[in-house]
Amino acid sequence: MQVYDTQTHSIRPFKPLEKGIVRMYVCGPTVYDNAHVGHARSQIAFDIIRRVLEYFGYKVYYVSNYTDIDDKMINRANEEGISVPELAKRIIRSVEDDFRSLGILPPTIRPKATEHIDDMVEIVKGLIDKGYAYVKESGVYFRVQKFENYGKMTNFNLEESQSVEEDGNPLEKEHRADFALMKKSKEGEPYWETPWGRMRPGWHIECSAMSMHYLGETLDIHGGGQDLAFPHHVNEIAQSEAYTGKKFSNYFLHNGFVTINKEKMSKSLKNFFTIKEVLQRFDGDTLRLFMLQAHYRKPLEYSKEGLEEAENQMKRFKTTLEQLVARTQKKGHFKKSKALEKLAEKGVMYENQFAKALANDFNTPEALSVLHSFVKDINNTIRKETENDGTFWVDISLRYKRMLSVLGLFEQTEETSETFSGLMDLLLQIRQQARSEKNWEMADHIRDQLKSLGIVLEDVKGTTVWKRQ
RNA sequence: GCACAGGUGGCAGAGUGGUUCAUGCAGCGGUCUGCAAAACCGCGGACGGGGGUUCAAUUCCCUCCCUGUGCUCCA
Repeated sequence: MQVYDTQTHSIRPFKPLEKGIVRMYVCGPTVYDNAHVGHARSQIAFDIIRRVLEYFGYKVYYVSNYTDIDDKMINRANEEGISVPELAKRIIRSVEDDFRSLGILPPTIRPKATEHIDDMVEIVKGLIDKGYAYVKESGVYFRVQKFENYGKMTNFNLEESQSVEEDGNPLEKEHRADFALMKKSKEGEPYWETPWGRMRPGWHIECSAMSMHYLGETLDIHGGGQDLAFPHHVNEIAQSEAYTGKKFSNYFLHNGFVTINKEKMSKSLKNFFTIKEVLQRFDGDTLRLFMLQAHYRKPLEYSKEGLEEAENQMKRFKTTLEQLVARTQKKGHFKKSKALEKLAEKGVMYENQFAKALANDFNTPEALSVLHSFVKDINNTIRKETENDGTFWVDISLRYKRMLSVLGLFEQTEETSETFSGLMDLLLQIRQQARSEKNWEMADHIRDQLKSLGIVLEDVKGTTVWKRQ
């Protein structure tokens, strides 16, 4: 397979350091406020990447963090009159609910910055010893000019950059691009005892510490939103490589933004929708499918219309899934069916195309188009074949389900109790009896009543499928 | 200003040096069905402007225009 690497600005073959194993680290959100659709995109993008890697047989160690200490955390906690840990706890619970609704598999580990202060202190010590960092009254800083190729990944130029000059350099930094590894904590702020006094960590050091702690000195994949490339990832590279003398990550993957009216959705522009707001109107699978319609690196324009379209597609996939499941349970003749054999063969071809699309830098739009073609063939066969025994459908059904699961769709099927499905079977039998007697009133009455209970019936070629709305 | 992305049919959005120029939604015309829902079949329609390379460019090169993003906290 091949992936786009921000470090080389090109697509290149993917080779993990250790055969069959992928070590992946993705920067997670700062937990000071509820997650919005932009966060959802990032989480979904890397969830898909993880699933695709697993689909291709890799063992994936996936670490994604929560930033639970920084300026925004402190400010927000002060505003609300609660402690930083209290705020973190509440928001983490909230975003984890969101992520679960979106079908995001839990990473192997979800560490928090505050759990790894010791690791950070270790790294900062090492950087000071090697001359890459210096201590000032206001904190400990990374000496950017000492690190060769600083900012190479994003073509950042130390001299030409137009970064805003700070008034009189109150932080006493040697160079305006130097960044804080540790910040002196002010009165009333959270702090940790360090060799340099009472400090709290700067933003970038946490990811170096956590990724190194769990995944080692060199990662296979480091990911995050495009907005993290500079300065966050550039700084991570600088401090990590200065510390270890080794390559920090062999691949850097960055997902594109969610936009509104072509502009980036962001907290500062106040043009965002929270995941919770979207989930009031659309379900998690719909939002996920909406995200998959665009390639993960490209901008994705958020709109109600786009979500409605995704909802239609979602229903199409779901209807076929339910029809298929109903077929596999059907008892019929064990006659050999040409059409079904052919469909099974095509299924193999479709899955190959599907895999090929995903192997090419996780091209989900193309994978979806293959899936649509498969669905069309399945539906075509369903309307022709009525009497086959369910066993003939098993292979096709399994393949279809496997493809959906690589995309993380329809994994949160509501549990249906034995009693409930037994009752449904009975009800459908009674209705079928009524239909065969041309008692349409009774048949329609059952269908209407079920609909008002949120259960939809569909009669297709002698098989009635029920589903929750 | 510097850097980086991108400009494809009514909309969303892949892809490719050339043959039937994905896929979905919407539109139009059919089919199936007791009805409903779902589904199926068919149709039209596109590659920002200019120049170049080539037998042939939407696809490669140059240039211009436009949009967005980063250079400050941000997924």
